[in-house]
Amino acid sequence: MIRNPKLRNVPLGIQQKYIIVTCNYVARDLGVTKMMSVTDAKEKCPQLVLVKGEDLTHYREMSYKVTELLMSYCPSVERLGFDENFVDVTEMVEGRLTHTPQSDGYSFEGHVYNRVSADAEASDHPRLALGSHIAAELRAAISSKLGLTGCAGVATNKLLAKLVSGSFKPNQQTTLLPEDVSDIMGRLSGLRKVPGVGHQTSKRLQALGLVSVQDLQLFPLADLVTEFGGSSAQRLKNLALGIDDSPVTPTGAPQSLSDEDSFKKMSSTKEVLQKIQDLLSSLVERMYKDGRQPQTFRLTIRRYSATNKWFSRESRQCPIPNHIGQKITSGSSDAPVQLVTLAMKLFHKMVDSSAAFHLTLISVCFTNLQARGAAAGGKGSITSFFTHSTSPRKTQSASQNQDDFCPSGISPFMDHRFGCDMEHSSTEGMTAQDTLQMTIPAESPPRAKRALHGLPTKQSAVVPVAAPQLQKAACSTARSDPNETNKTPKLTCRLPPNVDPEVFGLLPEEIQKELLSPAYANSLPGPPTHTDSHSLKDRKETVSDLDSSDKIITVNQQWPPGPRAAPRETVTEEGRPPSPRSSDCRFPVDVDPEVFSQLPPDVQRELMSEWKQQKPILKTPSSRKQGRSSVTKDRKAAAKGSQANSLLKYFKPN
DNA sequence: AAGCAATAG
DNA sequence: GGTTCTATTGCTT
Repeated sequence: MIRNPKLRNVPLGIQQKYIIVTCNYVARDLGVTKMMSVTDAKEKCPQLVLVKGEDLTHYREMSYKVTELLMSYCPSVERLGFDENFVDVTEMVEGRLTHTPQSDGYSFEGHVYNRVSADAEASDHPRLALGSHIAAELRAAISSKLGLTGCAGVATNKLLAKLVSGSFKPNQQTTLLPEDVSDIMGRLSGLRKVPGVGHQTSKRLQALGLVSVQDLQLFPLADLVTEFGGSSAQRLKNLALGIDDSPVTPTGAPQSLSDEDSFKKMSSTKEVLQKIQDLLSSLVERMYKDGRQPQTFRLTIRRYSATNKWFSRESRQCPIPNHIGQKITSGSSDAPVQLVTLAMKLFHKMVDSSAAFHLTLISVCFTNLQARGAAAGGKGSITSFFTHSTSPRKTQSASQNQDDFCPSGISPFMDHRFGCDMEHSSTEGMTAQDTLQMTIPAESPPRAKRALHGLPTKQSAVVPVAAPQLQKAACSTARSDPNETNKTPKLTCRLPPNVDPEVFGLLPEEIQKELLSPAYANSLPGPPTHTDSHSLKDRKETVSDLDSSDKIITVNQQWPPGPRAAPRETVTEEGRPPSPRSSDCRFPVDVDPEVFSQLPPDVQRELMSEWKQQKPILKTPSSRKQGRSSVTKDRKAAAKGSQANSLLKYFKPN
C-alpha cells in the first residue's frame, strides 16, 4: 500500500500500538517479521521506517475498491479479510469456452504448480488455462486501475486456490492442476497450515496424535467424528485431502461495522466514557456514510487479570431504538450522545464500577444493518453532523430483474476456481498483501470422470488481491474536553427521555447544554445543529491532499514511469474490457448493441456487470444448502435484495 | 436473540 | 500462543 517510490526500497513496517503488524519485503529481508514487537524490529533493523496503522480507514476503502473492481468483471466475489478475494470464474470460463474456436491452442498464463513447461497440459485443462488468463486480466486491471500488485492462485476450489496462490511470491500467479493436489497438500509443513485449521483445532488434532496432513488423511473418519462431530470431522478430513466444496459466497456489503481500541490500562468510568465517545463518533460517521440503519448495538471489553494474564472478551448487546437508529442514518448530531447512553448501560451490565476494574480494550459495534427504504425524509435534508462524501448517486432501481442475460448454455457443471494472490505496495509507508481467488468449472459439461486423487468433480478457482494501506493523516475531531466532565446535577430534572442522568453528568458541558437546548426537549428530529460539521470535511480534505501531493503516488514499484502514472480517478480507461467482456455476457433485449458499443468502456463494463449480477443473486439460494437454521440461511440472499441501495455505495463508486 | 469461540488477514 | 483491528460463521443458551 505504500506507493511513495522513495519508500519503496527502504525497510518499512506498519505499526499498531507496539506491534509491527506487517512490513514490506525489504524489511523482511532484514529480519523483520509480521507481529514482531517494535522493540525487536528496531533492534534487528535500526533503519526500519515505521508508519502508524491503527486507523484502518484507508485500507478498508482501498480494499473495497479492489472487491468492487473484481465484481465488475464477475459478481461472485467473496472477501477474506481486507486483502484477499475469492472469485468464482466458472461462468466466465464456460462462456469463453463455448465462444472460442476449438482449434485455438490453450496456454497457461503465469506459473503452473510443479511444472516448468505446461503447454502440453493446457489442452488437458482448458478451463484452468482460461482461468489463468482471467486471473491475469484481473491482476492487470487491479494494477492499472488501482496501482496495486499481488499474487493469484488458480485452482478448482477455494482451499487449493488459496494454497497455490503463494507459490510464487511477489506479484505472480500460479495455477494448480488436479493431478498435483495430493502433492501440494502433502508438502504443507503441518496441519496448522491448512486453511480452516486454526490453533485450537490443530491442538485438538495433535491430541489425537495427528501432526501432518497425511496423518489426518489416513486417520479413520469414525474416530474423528467422536472428537469433532459429524460435519466438522468430514470437513477436516476433506480439507486434508484438498477437497473443499464450499461455494464462493458473494460477500456484499459488510454485516457489521465496529471500532475498537486497546490500551494498557483503563480503570475509571470517566475514561471509559471518553473512550466510548471517541469510538462512537467515528463509528457513527462510518455508519452514516454506509447509509443503512443498525438495529443492534454491541459493546465489548477485555479485562486484565493478574492471575490469568489476558482474559477473553466479554460483550453485551441491545436493540437500538428506532428513533436513535434514524438519527444515525440522518446524520443527527445527537446520535452519538444517545448511543453513549446506551453504551454506558451495557457497560454497567458487565462492570461494577463501584469496584476496581482494569480494562485493556473497548469495542463498539453496529450489527443487523438494515437498508433504508429509498423513502421520504432521506438524508439529503440533514446537513449537520456529517457531510456527504457521495451525493445520492444514481438510485437506479431500474431493471432489478431481468434474469436472462447470461449465457443460457451454462448448466450447473462443476466449477473451477482460480486463485490469485497479490502483494501490493503503495502509498506512504505501507505494504499490504492482497489475494484474489477465483473459481472456475474444472471439467466441462460432460461429467468429470477422473477421480483426481479423491477430488470431487466440483472445482473452482480463486484469485487473491492485495489492499494498500494508506497512512491515516487526520484524526476525527474529539468532541469533548475530558477536563470539563463535571457534573451538573441540578439540571438532571430537565433531561430528555432516554438520557441516563448518571451518564449525563459525565458528559462534557457542551454536550450537556446541547441536550438541554430546545431542539432536544421533545426529542424530535430537530433542526440541523452543525456543531461538528467539520469533522468529515477535514478528513476529506486530507485525503485529497494526499492524493494530489507528490508523496502519494498511485503507481506501484513496477511502473517505470514515476509517480502518478497510473490513472486512478481517471477511469476513462479505454483498454480491454470491451472485447473479452462481450463474450461473457449478453445484452438485455432492450439494449441496442451499436449504441452500447459506443459507450465508454468503463460504462460498458459497469452495465454488463449489473446485468450479470441479476442472475447470481437469484441463483445463490439454489447453491446454498437447504435445511439449515433458515434465519441464517438466506441472509445473504435477502441482503442482496433489500440492501441494493447500500450495496451501490460499496460496489459502485461514482 | 444473546454471548462466546474459533478462524482469518 | 499472544500481541492489533477488524470481520465472519457456528455453537450454545
